[in-house]
Amino acid sequence: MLDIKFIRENVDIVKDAIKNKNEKADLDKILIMDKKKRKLQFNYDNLRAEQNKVSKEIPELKKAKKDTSELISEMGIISKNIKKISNELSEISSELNSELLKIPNIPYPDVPIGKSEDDNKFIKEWGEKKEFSFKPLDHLELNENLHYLDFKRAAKISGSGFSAYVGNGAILERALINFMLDFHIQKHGYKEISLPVIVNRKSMIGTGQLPKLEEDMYLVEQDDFFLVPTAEVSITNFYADEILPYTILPQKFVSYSPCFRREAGSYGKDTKGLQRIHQFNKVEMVRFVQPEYSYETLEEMLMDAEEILQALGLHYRVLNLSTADLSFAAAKTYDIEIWAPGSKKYFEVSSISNFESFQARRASIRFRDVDDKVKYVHTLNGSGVATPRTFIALIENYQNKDGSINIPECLRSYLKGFKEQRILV
RNA sequence: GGAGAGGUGACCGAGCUGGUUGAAGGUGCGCGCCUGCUAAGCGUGUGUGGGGGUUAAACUUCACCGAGGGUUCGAAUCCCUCCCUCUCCGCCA
Repeated sequence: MLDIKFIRENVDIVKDAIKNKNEKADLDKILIMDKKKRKLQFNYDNLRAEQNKVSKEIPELKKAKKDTSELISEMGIISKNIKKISNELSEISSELNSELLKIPNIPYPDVPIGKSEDDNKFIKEWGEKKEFSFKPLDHLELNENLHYLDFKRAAKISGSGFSAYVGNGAILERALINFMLDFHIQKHGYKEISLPVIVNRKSMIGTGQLPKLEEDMYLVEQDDFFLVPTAEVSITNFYADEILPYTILPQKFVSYSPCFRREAGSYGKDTKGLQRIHQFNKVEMVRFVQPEYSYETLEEMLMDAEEILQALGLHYRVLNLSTADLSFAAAKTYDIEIWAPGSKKYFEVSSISNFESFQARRASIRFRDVDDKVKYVHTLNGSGVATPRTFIALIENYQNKDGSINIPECLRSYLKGFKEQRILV
């Protein structure tokens, strides 16, 4: 959510943001409603002031044994008037509020303006595409030998777009999760946290998934609960409606959680195997920082995620998302894509974003600064990283001609129950 | 699912026979003083959000005692609905 004052004073900037992000918010309507609301507020305040004043006089007059019946009946009229205006006011307030929730965050100045994902800007890469002396297989072909995954039976249990990790596949995935968690905790100083993955509507609005993306979320209708599409929702709302002392900032949390996405409208697009599934596991980093540090924090978090991939020895590239790809709530986002030689393409495994005060405003996460002023924190989050596509790249990059795979050094200590495959030194 | 208790400021906690209570008292925190360290003591200050106003302040006004309605000239205080927390019982991992 943007500050209404900011919107009033920067109409063009907000309009550009709406246009460049392809949103539909009606800014002119909002400005009219805002004006109307303030006018009502003014009338309401004045009437209330009158009412408060007289209400204080009445007991004194009564004490002095004076007749108040006429005054009281006069106030009855004012009271009715106040009620009427108050109703109008709350109606327009909630209307205005729900419109404000549809205004996206403003892109940061160095975010490229674009029309499609092709306009994302290449920032850097690490490593290089691995060369093979044989034709590398993709993860599904490899799976015919490895039997790490079982999509048929997953579909039997739940439907299409669900996965099952079996035996060593399950062990390998768990190793990835544990490795990433420990890495962030020990090397980067994150605090681990484990939160509900079923959340209320308020939380989903707080981080900006709602109202825009309701169709993409799993809803538990009976209780109006949602399954989180990312741990970001739970972690960011951890501090909702609080005023934090500045001394506890910055806060760095890391959490592993399943993520649930309906992926409505994306059927048939990049859905092969583990590429796009309705439920997957992810290690997520979230930070709460003072505003002046949020952009250096973004760079730090990018490094945090990069180091995971470096440790895994996976070639990747980093993109600065253009306005076309930038999410509703983000001001700036880096995507990290890793190379999968069998599939012959890059897979997005991490999005690292600065939301500035956008989420903080929605979820009301504030802090008392050194100067004693109450301010909104800046929130950031990034995958560190998602497991399915990392799993794809891992087995495709480390495959041998005989269909077996090697295991990178950093995962070895996590693979005690893992037999039969070769270990890479 | 059944029974009960409760939700007040950064925190604890009064008020809840309706009207100087935006809210006592305490803790914490800020500032000043005092005490040669540590600790203690004394004084003083310390809510959030909106509107009006100002170059900015000052100033002024309204709202907010879980949320939303209602009663009333007037509600933290009375009534209704909902949400949440805690305790006990039941059920179950």
